[in-house]
Amino acid sequence: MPLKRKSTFSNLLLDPKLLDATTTLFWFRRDLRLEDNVGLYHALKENINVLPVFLFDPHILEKLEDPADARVTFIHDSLSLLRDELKAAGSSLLVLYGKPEEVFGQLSVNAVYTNHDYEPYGRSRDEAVGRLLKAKGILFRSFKDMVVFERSEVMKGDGTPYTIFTPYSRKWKEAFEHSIPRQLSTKSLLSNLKKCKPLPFPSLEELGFSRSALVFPERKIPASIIKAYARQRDIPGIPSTTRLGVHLRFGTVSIRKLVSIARDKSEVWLNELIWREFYHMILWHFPHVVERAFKPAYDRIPWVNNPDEFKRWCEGQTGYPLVDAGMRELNHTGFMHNRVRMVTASFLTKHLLIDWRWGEAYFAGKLLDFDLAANNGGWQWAAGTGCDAAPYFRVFNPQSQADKFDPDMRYIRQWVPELGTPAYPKPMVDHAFARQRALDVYKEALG
DNA sequence: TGAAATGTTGGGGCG
DNA sequence: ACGCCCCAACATTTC
Repeated sequence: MPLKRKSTFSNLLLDPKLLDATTTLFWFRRDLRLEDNVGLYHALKENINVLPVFLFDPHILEKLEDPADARVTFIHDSLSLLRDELKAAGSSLLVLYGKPEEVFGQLSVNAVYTNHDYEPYGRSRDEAVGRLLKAKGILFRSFKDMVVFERSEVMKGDGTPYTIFTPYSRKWKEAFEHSIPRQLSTKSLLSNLKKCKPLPFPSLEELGFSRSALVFPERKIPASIIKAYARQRDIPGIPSTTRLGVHLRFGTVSIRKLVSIARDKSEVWLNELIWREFYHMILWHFPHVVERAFKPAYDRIPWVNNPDEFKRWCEGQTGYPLVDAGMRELNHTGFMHNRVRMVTASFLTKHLLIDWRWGEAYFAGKLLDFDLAANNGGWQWAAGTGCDAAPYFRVFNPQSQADKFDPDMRYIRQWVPELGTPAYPKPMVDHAFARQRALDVYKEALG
């Protein structure tokens, strides 16, 4: 039973002069920045009186269980910053609370500009809003912004989608060199924003939430980490990854900017950004991956799905230090180092034989940088059920992974300080046994 | 974007 | 000096 979240914030009794037929709205969603924002650029280029708007959507908010939800807090912080920037330009940010199909039904404006959202809910929402606006004679325009190449721009010679990463990435880079996307500066266009006094801005409490205690990663692009990325990215005990995931998730940095830096500074990091587009492309062409394995045969695996074992994994009490360190990092910070995501996912699916969808859902609830396509792709990769996935017989040994990537135990000691004392649990399952069981079960199911 | 099992090689101890 | 064995180190195969 989803809990009904009560918002006391209501600003739908709007000044009619604020929204009229001369006003164009730019609708922010997962693109919470002014610079190099494609939809905003076009809105400003082609219109005067552009008013940016953000809509808190109860369809989404009512499903959230934690009042101190970290992602809502992140959005709220980002909006606050946008509002300040817009105020400095003589304008403001219109923040609304309500169901999109109802809110846009009440507005009478010249046009609504936005950027594409590719997730299933976003797509159906935008179709509905688009239809509704069209019926009212309001222009609705949407742009590619959150990826360099979307679903069908990088395809095989025969016109079908790639399902293997390496050839996809080769073609992606070829296409990129052929036409490097321009970064669009909106600075000189900000005079086309609608002039207005600061508009009401809801507090988290008015939205029915409270502030999360989590610390969010910096928005800054870390040059030294990118420089050492190829060498250090697998070492969770040092700051070896950029932690820009959450900023890509909410569009507080531009993908074109990151890709242009990656191209010059680190091919290995560039590949990670291409993985993101690969999984977006896969999700579009093979939407069944949300519910089922990419490869149907893998839906026959008889998962054990023991709830008590799942709970131990969630809480970081498996008795395998690297697995536990990863889960505790996730629980405490909303982030987990990528190498450790692979190890924890392999442990859940292979050692415990728990359905990858359980792990996927747990990560979805905890990760600040959660992205449906990438999370699903990563889990199917680890479980061996995905396209271009690790073969099923590739079973990580959590101890040798720890020896290899956390040799001085910096990471493990940070998150599992009681290691070596009686307070730390014995391994919940024997590695050799679990490995053989996974091999037997997968082989039987796929045979 | 593994790990374990199995195979091969070569140096050194030793009869 | 030589062959035999052991085994570590590395390579290949298998899951």
